[in-house]
Amino acid sequence: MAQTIRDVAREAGVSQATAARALAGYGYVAEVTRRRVKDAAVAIGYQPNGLARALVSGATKTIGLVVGDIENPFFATAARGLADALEREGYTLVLANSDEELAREQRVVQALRERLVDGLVVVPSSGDDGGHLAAIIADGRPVVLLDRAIDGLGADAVLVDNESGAEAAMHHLIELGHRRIGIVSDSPGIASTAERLAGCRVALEAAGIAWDDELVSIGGSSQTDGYRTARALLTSDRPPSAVFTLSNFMTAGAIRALRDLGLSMPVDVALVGFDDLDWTTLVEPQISVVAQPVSELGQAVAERLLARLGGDESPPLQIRLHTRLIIRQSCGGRA
Amino acid sequence: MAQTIRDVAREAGVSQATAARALAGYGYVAEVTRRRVKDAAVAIGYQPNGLARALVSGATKTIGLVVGDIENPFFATAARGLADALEREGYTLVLANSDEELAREQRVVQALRERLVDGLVVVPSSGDDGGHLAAIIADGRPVVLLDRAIDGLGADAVLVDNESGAEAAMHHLIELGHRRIGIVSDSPGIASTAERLAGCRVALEAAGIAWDDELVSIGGSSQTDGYRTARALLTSDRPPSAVFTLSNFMTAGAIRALRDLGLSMPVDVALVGFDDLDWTTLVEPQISVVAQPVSELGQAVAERLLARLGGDESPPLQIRLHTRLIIRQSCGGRA
DNA sequence: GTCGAGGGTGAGAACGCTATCAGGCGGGGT
DNA sequence: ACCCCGCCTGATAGCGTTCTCACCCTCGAC
Repeated sequence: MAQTIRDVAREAGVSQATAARALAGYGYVAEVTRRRVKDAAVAIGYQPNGLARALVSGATKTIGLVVGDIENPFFATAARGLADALEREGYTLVLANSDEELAREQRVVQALRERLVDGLVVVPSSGDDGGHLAAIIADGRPVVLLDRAIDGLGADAVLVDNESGAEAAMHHLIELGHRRIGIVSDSPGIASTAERLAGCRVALEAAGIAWDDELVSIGGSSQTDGYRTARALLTSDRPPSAVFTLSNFMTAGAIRALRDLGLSMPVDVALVGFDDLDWTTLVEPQISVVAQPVSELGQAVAERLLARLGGDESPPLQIRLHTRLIIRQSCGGRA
Repeated sequence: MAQTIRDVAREAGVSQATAARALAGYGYVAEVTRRRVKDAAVAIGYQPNGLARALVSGATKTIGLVVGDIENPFFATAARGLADALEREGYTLVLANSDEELAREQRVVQALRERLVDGLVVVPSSGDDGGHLAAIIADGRPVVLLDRAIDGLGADAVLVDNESGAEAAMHHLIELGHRRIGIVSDSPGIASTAERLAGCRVALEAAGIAWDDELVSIGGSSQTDGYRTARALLTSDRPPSAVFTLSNFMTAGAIRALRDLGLSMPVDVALVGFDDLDWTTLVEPQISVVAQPVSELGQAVAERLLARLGGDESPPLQIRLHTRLIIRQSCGGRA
């Protein structure tokens, strides 16, 4: 079916070794021979077998990417930034979804490991490793964490300043006079979420407002979860006057809850969300958000990974990119 | 670094061949020996080398996916449906973006080809092949087209009924009394777009309304293009009373154009869009759309691909999934 | 005229696996 | 006593590359 280097050699009337040299461009090959081999290769439609090459060279030029769900625009955008930067260096992305479940994450990481990816980018679903990532590192292959850190794992991590981002959002709402601010969160088992919650705490403390567990509703990662928890918050005995949602799905869920309850932004309830998506400026009123440099996140990950693949042996690095609070109409502040 | 089957064999005190049999489970191996080998494998942390396995077995258990841009929710959702169905059979997705450029598509297809993917799923950026896909097929590897067909290429294609979907949308607007309906389209070089335009034509002809080129604005695939062309349409001398947008990015662009021009739906302009996304029910008014079974599209592609990989030699199949017109508030019809 | 240097080439090992083949060993049938 | 067969094992041949090594040939230097 597919032609091998031997077929090229036969066609060109040289040995396999010479054909290989001519094609790969190492060692001595007479100029005439080189031409003859290259012509022969084109003539019979020779395609190098990347598998065989990878087996002997030890590099597949392939990077694994494990995200919760590629349908999440946050992951999709980061993936795109990553893919573009890696492609420039000849690497290809192998994609896997973890569904934010540790067991599934372990399975797909194992699959990627057997496929001998040169490196791995993971958005870890859990703050503690479970050893599957440590195993990859032990193989000597670089792992870079995206968006969420894992303590104690000797891996680079590229994150955003979740804490100060959340703090800024809460601070803004407090400055607007809100004292009872509802927080719609997904699981604090997700490292970035935990950091955002910590940022909320800092802002409240700074303003001398006591932390109130009743104002914090925690659920799963889906939009439905966001809807349910936001609705519970807003229909409680003493509902908040403002809501801060900690992820894009939470934000969408909260908006639906507000609409179903006949509450309007920002007069009835002020809203700020974490993560900026395209639709936040399509809805009315436009949503104030803590924007993350998502594509840059992917690029920075690629940069770290390429550095490691290039032999960088420095101690694990933790990079924090900056978030930016964007005031629109949903919170009642002025832009 | 990584352990080989020989290391396992040495540890278990057997030959490499026996260790291989015990691990892979073929041929005769005494039960005691099998146990000893498996224990040894666990003890030294043996991981099979998928590369070597693929080289000899001729199957990488890997499927290439080429989309325009994984950031497009349509592609992301289809990719997810595809990935899930393939993963169940032990396949992994290798992802590449074409940016809707033929040259780039050819490059990434070439890269995937060298990586010896067992099969390829492509959303072709152009209606005529250019030979790069034909080459894969000539290799004997199955190619399945997603969302867009290519005539004359011997490949399965899983599509939606673009023509009747668009026809239904136009028909609905016509029934609501609209005679001047603007069409915001991306390039008709994209096969699905061409089909949608054809559907528009059919509906207009059926209603005895003449096709008017001035009401059809064609641009690139991005949201910005959609904004620009929609705006041009709406600010013309004789603007349309209704607009049909042929893709999700066009829809978003048109909504922004309407807002910037101070026009409201559905009173000033009625709107129907092709492709349903999450945010279409977040905006006010909610957008009427031709919904596509996106995830099912990915699943159907996986099914075809697996059938081909399983040896199905039947002539190329073209599968059409059904779209569904969802009436919401943006077009002024009643749901 | 001989020798060395260097351009050019082919043979062949290695990567880690799958899979076939030849053979050893013990036991049951004749 | 012999043979055959069934169970088990080790040796070995690839898969298609990369790359080293040994060799040959030619030419210039002594």
